[in-house]
Amino acid sequence: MPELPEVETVRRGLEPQILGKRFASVTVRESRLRWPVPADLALRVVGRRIESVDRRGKYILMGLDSGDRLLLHLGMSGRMRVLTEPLALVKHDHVDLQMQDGPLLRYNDPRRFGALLLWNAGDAVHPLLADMGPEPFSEAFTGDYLWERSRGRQSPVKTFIMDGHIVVGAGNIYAAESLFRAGIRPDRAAGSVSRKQYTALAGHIRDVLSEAIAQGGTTLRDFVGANGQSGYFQQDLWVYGRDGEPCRRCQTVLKRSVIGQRASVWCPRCQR
DNA sequence: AGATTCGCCTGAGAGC
DNA sequence: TGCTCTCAGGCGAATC
Repeated sequence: MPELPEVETVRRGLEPQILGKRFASVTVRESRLRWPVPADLALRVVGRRIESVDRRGKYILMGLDSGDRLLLHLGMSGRMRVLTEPLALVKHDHVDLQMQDGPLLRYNDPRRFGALLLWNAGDAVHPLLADMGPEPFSEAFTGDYLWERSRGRQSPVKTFIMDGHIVVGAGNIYAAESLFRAGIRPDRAAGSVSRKQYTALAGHIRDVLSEAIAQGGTTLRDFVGANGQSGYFQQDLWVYGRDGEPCRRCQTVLKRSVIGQRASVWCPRCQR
């Protein structure tokens, strides 16, 4: 499932291939994504040039010379393939974006949790992005920031850092891994975690994400090419998906519970 | 405002 | 073999 590192990997794969290109044609075979694909998508993008390819949280943003912004979210199961030669359609190939003198972008999304939206409001940011927390690699994201935002909060620290209004990019996998590295139990009340611990945690969130992005580079070709995916981060996981197995640090059996509707695994000895 | 729950989807895997 | 059930998960929206 695409988390921030994968989205960044996709963005980096897309950018060099589509920046400066114009859309030649658009085919929407299934418009029922998380929100309907705009009915006037083709009308608004064909002939337009892509001037920027950015990322905010898990959204990829393409700025067009018309002032429109194309928002792409991969949801849980979305993939954007970059095809330089024709490839037979497969199930769930919902949208094709053909570039002039460039590749075909083919969006496939079995679960249809993803989104493809247009936004044009000058400098105003899309409502979906407006209330987002800081990027984990930005200067605004610090231990002090987490500490301040968490005061008085009773909900679990794992839920807290997974809240996109607090910080973007800490999905279930990376939240679990950062909390392990920081030695913090995921079910601790967010408000009970010390400033010092949040400083460590903020660092670990950044580290985990940047390590994963570095690994994503290996997978870049798979995303960009005709193929789908291959495993990336599983090799370096300390706790995610390892419930019942021994902790890699202390051999204690890892525990599993549901926190904020999400499966969570942690080491009862290493995390307090 | 913060906390909690719901809903959208399909595919994989378990159980019968 | 084939059916049914459960779970997974991002995250906005609704509710408490």
